[in-house]
Amino acid sequence: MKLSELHLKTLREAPKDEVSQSTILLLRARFIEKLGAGVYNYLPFGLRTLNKISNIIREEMEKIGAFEVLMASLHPRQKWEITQRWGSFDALFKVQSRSEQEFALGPTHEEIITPLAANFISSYKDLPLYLFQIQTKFRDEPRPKSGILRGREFLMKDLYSFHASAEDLAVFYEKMKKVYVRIFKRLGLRVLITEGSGGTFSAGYSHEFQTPVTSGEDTVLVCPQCSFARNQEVAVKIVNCPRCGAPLEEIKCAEVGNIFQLGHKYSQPFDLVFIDKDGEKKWVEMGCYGIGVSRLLGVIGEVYHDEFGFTWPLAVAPFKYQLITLTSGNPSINKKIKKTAEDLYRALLKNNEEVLYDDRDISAGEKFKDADLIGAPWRLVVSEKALNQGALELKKRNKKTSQLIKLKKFVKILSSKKDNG
RNA sequence: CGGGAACUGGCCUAAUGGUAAGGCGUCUGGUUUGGGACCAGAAGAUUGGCGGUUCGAGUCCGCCGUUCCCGACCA
Repeated sequence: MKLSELHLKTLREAPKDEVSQSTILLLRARFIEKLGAGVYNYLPFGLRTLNKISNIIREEMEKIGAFEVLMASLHPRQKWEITQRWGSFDALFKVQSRSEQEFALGPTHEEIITPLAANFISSYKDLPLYLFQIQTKFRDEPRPKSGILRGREFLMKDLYSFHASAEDLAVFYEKMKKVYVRIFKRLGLRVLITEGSGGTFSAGYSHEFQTPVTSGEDTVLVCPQCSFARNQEVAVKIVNCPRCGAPLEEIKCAEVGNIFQLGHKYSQPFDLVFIDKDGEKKWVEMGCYGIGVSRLLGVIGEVYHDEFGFTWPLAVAPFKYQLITLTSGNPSINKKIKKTAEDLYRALLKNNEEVLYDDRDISAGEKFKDADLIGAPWRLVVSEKALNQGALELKKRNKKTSQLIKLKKFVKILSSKKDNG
């Protein structure tokens, strides 16, 4: 992509009223735009990053044999009456059609996936079944917070699992814990696994995945000795680790994922049953597994930034390279610089590299500031200085110093695919 | 939902109750090119909305809206 073709100017100043560092930078770098409290538009760079996150999650879901679906956002009232949550789910957005038919804007999808799964399931031979989606959820939060971290409309991955037995559910549940740890690791995040409260949501057992960030809204009690961690919400007045006795530490965290064993909570009201080996009719055992995708954009930004902008890990960066030209006063040198950059840009594209080419006719300082703000892991500079040595300047976003590399060598490395960042 | 604060061109700010100012950005032209450069010119605001007090309201009062923060709440 060429920056000259995207007429989105970055902001020099933080919008007032915004306190979340990641949200300030996301707004300044024009990754997102605010529409209202907890409601955001995703602009090209933000969407690219969001898609990187989604794709990592999608890959891991498909690896365990889950199939992707996309369910409706308009949920007929009647479905929510079946579980009696039409009246009890406080954050439910309700809308009416012109003929006064009532709908909920989906905040979660048990009411939809459970009857849907009945299309697939009638025998133990049809189990287990894993379905997931990555979709916009709507929740009428009493207080949207910290920009993108708690919104009223947000992107979420939700996986639902269906099992013939509680034992099978438990095994899969443990497997999902490991899958989640792997996903967050790939995203560059440290997570603590805590026992969750479950809320009004599930009858059973649940765990939360918490990433330590100072702006987080949860407080997690962590044992510095063993791996024990528990959300303060459900750990009233615990001071010492119940496992090893060491004094617990309080850490501010953002919840990035959670998993639940639902058991029969939804299969029962929707009469989701199967015939087991013994010929008996049984309730399907269900689990659900969520990851806040758009929240992750904020949390990763919260972890990976400095005073100038983002320092995205390569796995989620909107671009791997930001290519900059520094033109000079001399027209003939200028021409050469532009041609070199243009050739380099094409070589990068040819090798399927993700590159943002800043070909705008603006001052050097402005290009550097924008590159730091947007936060591609590598900055490439084509300048008179480097060109005199037949070289290109290479700088890592999170390093202070840059290095020169011969242009030919760089292109060679590119095409031999030996470069892994 | 309880408490607190705020709302002035696209963004950030200023204006003892006296008729909206500046910076950034944008547009034009020039100049410049290693960290948001410089010069000249231009466009852009019925100060969130409605009502009130006043000779006169961005400023004071009331109601409403929106946003932020603390709390309650929260797959």
